Amino acid sequence: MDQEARAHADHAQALRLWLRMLTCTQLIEKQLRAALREQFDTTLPRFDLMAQLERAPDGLKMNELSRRMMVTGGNITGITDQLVAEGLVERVSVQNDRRAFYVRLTSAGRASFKEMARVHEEWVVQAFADLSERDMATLHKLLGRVKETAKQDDLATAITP
Amino acid sequence: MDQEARAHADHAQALRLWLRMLTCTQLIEKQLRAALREQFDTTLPRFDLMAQLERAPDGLKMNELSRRMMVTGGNITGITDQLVAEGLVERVSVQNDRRAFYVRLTSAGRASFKEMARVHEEWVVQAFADLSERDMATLHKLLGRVKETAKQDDLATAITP
DNA sequence: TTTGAATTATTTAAGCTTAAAGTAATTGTG
DNA sequence: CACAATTACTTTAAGCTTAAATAATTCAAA
Repeated sequence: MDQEARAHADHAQALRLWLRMLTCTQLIEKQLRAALREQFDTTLPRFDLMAQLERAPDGLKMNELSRRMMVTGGNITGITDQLVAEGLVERVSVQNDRRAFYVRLTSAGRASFKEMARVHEEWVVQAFADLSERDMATLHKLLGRVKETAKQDDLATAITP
Repeated sequence: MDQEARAHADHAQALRLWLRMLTCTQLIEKQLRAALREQFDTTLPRFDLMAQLERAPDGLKMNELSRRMMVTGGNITGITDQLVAEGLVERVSVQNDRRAFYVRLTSAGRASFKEMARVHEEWVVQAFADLSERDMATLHKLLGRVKETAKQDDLATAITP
């Protein structure tokens, strides 16, 4: 196989891999969205935001939420507004910085999340049910390398003037 | 380790895996979106639709596009409308079925797509650049199992009355 | 053949997401 | 201190996506 042909084969393999990865994620994400909607009348973004807060008892600043969820700040504002209206989270002012808020779960929010998280976990476990522990470890490790590459590339792109 | 502890460990592993998979996909997808936007002033959905048509010289019916892209029909209508307005695709009526259309690339659309596809391919190859061919094959295989499980689960959900 | 069910595409309303612009507060530097 | 730059959040406009409702057509069974 000459160089050009090998390059072409590599490209095809990477493309196939990417499409499959995308398909997997979309399939699972669709199921999670549908299930959250049907069983709890909520959405994945709302669930994700609450999941972030669950692990931060004192709350997180909105820009920290934005960073962790990899979405823009405006997005966080919108979802937080909804959750505040529903009494599931609250904005708490930050000492010595009147620009910022902590967002944290209310006790109602914590209770609601606990209930959803239990079921959500089952769904995720089912999604990978065909994989052995060893398979999952392999997948996790390989994806770790992909993740690092992607983070690097992000920086490279950001650096470009 | 007792059964409960093992179950808990499994759940944690599946959750970690799912979050990492989601992160990888989102990182790469963000880069593709940004690059398509910057270099070609287009979007990923538009690119994806054209990519489907590229492989179907006679075009595809809208519901077939909907099925392959795993999005709703209304979505296809909207994206197709835009691409038609830009002269990149065209609607062609189907013989003996006045409800349906084939959507197919115009020659301008084909030229435009070819240009984008070349660069898109490079981006995807870069995203997996740290993986050997063997790693990619492993990842592809493992994700294949995940995909099958997810498709099954979809059916199960669909069957529920 | 006629009626009724299924299929195909579109429209509508609502939610998520982004980028960009805007507001207000804080920080850093001369 | 003053003021420029940065930071934190919000607002706005536009695009993607969905679910549900609608309209036209096809198909099939009585």
